[in-house]
Amino acid sequence: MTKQPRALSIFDAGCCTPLANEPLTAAQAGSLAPMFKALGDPVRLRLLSLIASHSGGEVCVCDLTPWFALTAPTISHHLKVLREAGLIECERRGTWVYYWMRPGVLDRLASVLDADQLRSTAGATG
Amino acid sequence: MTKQPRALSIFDAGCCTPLANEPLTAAQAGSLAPMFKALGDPVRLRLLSLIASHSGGEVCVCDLTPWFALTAPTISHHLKVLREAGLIECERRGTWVYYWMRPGVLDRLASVLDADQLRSTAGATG
DNA sequence: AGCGTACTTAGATGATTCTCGAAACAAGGA
DNA sequence: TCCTTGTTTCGAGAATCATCTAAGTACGCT
Repeated sequence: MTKQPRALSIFDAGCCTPLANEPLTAAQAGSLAPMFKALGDPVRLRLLSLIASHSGGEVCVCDLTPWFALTAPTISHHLKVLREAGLIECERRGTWVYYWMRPGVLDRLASVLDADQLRSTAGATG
Repeated sequence: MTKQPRALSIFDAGCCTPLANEPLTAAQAGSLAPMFKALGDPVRLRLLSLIASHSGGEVCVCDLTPWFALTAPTISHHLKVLREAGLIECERRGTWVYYWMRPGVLDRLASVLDADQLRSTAGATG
């Protein structure tokens, strides 16, 4: 459960090259694309937002399901996609399963999109 | 050609709510997801990067194709997906068609992912 | 042990997607 | 006008995806 099946980690392949700075290599694109793909569904985007914005940092699946007109297996499926993309993690505690954001991933994804985003970096892009 | 078929514009539905600040509405998610979906393919991610990082701001399709082991129709298809997602724009000038980034879109997408990204905004996320 | 609730896995189905080859369209040159 | 080059559209096939129902696993309670 807590196990990350095959997280195509953003941390693996020298990520974080701002898209607009220099062309992504095929490897970098191959590493990043699955994450954006995971974000490319309205349900998953909302799930992620519900998890990320939840005070306390973690959410029970039972607090997620009521927001959608979808069956539990479908929600579970989407959570699995997000998990396998390396965006979230989960753990079972007693009866319930809790999900939380994998720290830093959104920041890094954001930094790939926006060259000027890194506050510690000098100006970029001509 | 220059025409944007039905750009599900990020500008339309009150976007830019940082994911982690408050839960996205279904409408917001529905507006954002197609863009992330467009980014969710390695080929498109590289295409976008090639366009965004190109000095001069615009690229001829003929400069894009050689980077991939794909046929011209396939590249054209991916460019169309990016175009319909509202990420890029294009124009034909004589024999060639040029593509460029739609300004501001990447910044906004980045700001959705990273709550702390907006430099003009106070701290976020509790 | 037996039951009920929470969540995931398995299997199926219809819709999308990625890719190609063939053909069409656009522009320039002989 | 015909030919060549650059790019998109069309049509098809294989793969992937979102969703469901049914069944399985995990845990707590009595």
